[in-house]
Amino acid sequence: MYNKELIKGTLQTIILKLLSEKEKMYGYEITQHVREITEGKIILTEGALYPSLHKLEAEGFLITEKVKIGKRVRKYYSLTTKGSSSAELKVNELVDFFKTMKQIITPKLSAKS
Amino acid sequence: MYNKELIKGTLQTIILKLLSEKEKMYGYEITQHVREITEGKIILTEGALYPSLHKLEAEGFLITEKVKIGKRVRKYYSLTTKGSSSAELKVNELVDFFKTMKQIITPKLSAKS
DNA sequence: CAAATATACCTAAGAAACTTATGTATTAAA
DNA sequence: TTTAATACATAAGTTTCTTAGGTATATTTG
Repeated sequence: MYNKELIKGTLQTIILKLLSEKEKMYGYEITQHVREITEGKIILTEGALYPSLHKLEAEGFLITEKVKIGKRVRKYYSLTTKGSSSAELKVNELVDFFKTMKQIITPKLSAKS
Repeated sequence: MYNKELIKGTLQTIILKLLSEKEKMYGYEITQHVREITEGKIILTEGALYPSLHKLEAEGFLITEKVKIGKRVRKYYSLTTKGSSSAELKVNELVDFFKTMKQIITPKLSAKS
């Protein structure tokens, strides 16, 4: 697992991006999905995920739909139009940030007169 | 400028990496250097930088050396052995984190049966 | 030469986004 | 039947920033 600080600020982007690919997902599913595709390198804690989902919903990026599975209620999230635009923006921003950071952390080939 | 949250958790890595390349630097110099190589995309605020430098020093990653420039005292920071190892570790961790994040945020080419 | 800007250090209050811990409840596996 | 997995949620505490100040010297510019 990575330095916990690194994940900060990327959680919303992760959520929005996953939902832009999968139509609708519920919280627990998101944690499992991320765990799988990152081979356990990124584990989303529920204490971080749920408040983040609620916030995105409150801000109009997500809408919810409750589905009864037996006696349990599962809460599916999906993107609004606003959420869809935001997903794209945030992913682009993140990719660009990574590029910029690499300018700092990877050795430069440039001239050293 | 990027979402301020993104920078979080990367500041220590930036500091350590720069010092692993430049032998010694002072705080203000670090802010200017980062501003230049990122073309203004990343601006380190002094309110974040100085406490971070102090912390790294307190933890034994950096040592300081005061140099008088006219009537002003400039405080140069350089890596300890511990700081040097840490620089490498943290950079590797960050690069690896970026790779893992890209698995999430970039479209996969993988089979969709 | 006076005023503004740049250089150079610093700290403190507050905000944001986490972690850790806890709670509830159903369902499946051992 | 007990444990683990599924599935939701909140709350206190921590960390790391941002924002906003403060001090002082040096340089540029009108």
